[in-house]
Amino acid sequence: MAPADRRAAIVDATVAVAVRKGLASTTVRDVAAEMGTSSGLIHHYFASMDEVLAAAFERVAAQDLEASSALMARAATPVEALRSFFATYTPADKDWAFQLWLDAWAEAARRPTVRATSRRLNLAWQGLLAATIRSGVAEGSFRCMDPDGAAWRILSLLDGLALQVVAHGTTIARRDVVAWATGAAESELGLEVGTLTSDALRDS
Amino acid sequence: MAPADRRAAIVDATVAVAVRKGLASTTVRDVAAEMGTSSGLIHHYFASMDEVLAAAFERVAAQDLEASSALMARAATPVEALRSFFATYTPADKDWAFQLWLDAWAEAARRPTVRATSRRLNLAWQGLLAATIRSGVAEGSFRCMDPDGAAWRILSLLDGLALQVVAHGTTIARRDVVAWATGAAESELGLEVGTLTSDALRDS
DNA sequence: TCCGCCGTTGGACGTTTGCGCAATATCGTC
DNA sequence: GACGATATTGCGCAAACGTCCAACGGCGGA
Repeated sequence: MAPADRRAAIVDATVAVAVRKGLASTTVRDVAAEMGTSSGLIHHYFASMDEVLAAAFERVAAQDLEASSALMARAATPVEALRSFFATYTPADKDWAFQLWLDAWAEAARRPTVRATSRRLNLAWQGLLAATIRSGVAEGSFRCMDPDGAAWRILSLLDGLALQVVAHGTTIARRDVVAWATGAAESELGLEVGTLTSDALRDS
Repeated sequence: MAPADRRAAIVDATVAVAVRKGLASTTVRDVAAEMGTSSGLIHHYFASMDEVLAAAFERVAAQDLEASSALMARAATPVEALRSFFATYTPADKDWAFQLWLDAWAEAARRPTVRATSRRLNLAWQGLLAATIRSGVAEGSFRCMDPDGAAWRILSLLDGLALQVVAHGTTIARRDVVAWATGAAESELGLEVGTLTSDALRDS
């Protein structure tokens, strides 16, 4: 198998195991067994298990980020872009992806590579949101004095709320997560209540 | 040593180690070394290491909750109570306690005991905050139509922001976490900007 | 004074971990 | 068809883990 393909296969297998067992308790042998190969092979492509886990997390998270980013770039207006953002970020059927975020945040303290990856992707999400806010401010549809801070606040509120849903199940109703986050965004950006509530979100 | 005291001593030692190394990588031998006793002793009081870790997490979280609760109960007004809340919740010198929360949230999906404990304590924090808001509304100093929702939003924003600080180090400035959270609370409760900013917080 | 309970010891046992290494299989190239 | 590079194997290693257990020791009751 070609080196690039093999690397991808290892990362894929790691994702599959991590979703099932958690990032923290995913071992070299688990990944090897998932691929049906030997454990030594993993170390032939990655210097340490830390790197493998970081790559697996990155694969999932970066893919989501790119999907949201592409969708938002296609939006006609900043308001539309924000609607897309909330529609894709909401943890509807991909709780497992958010669970990987929880794993990564917890594991960040112990695994340097995971921390670096998690940090970089979190910053990228915030940057994406901040850029959208800035363009909305420039265009005149948003009113916001601190786009960077607003982006962090919206993102963190969303993370904190989604966390409750994914970790605890039903402490918060699922629809409230995105409804509250959009409400906060409307307040942050000086928008009318309901502006950011798209039809797609109303159904969820 | 009396059985009850010994149990408490084990939990204390476990907390001390977990603060240093994280809950997930706290071992029986670590705890024994911390106490200056043998490792076999731990298993004489706890059936498994899982129980020890669960007890340690519960102790830390419940202790923090109780401390905040007591401090807030002593406050003269709901505004004062909220100031106390932010002053104690802010992850200033106790990042380690928040790291325990990160561990718990990540582990909640896969360990029922952890999930139950984490869920119960999160609900208790929300209840404490919601009760304060309700009393402020009744007293006329707050304006809020949805105390329960507001409590979740304030708490989740705080969690989401603190998460960035603890997991990633410096993605967000430490002082912004509590400043932004108090700002959100002021907005939620119809308070003047700066009302909730106590002197203690200004220094941090 | 002796006995027996029980807190406590300290190490053995089996498993699992990440990692490294020599041997082997495989495949493109001359 | 032989060769060399390299993908892959399979196991070994040392360390660390949770758990268990036989033995020790001090203290209170008979």
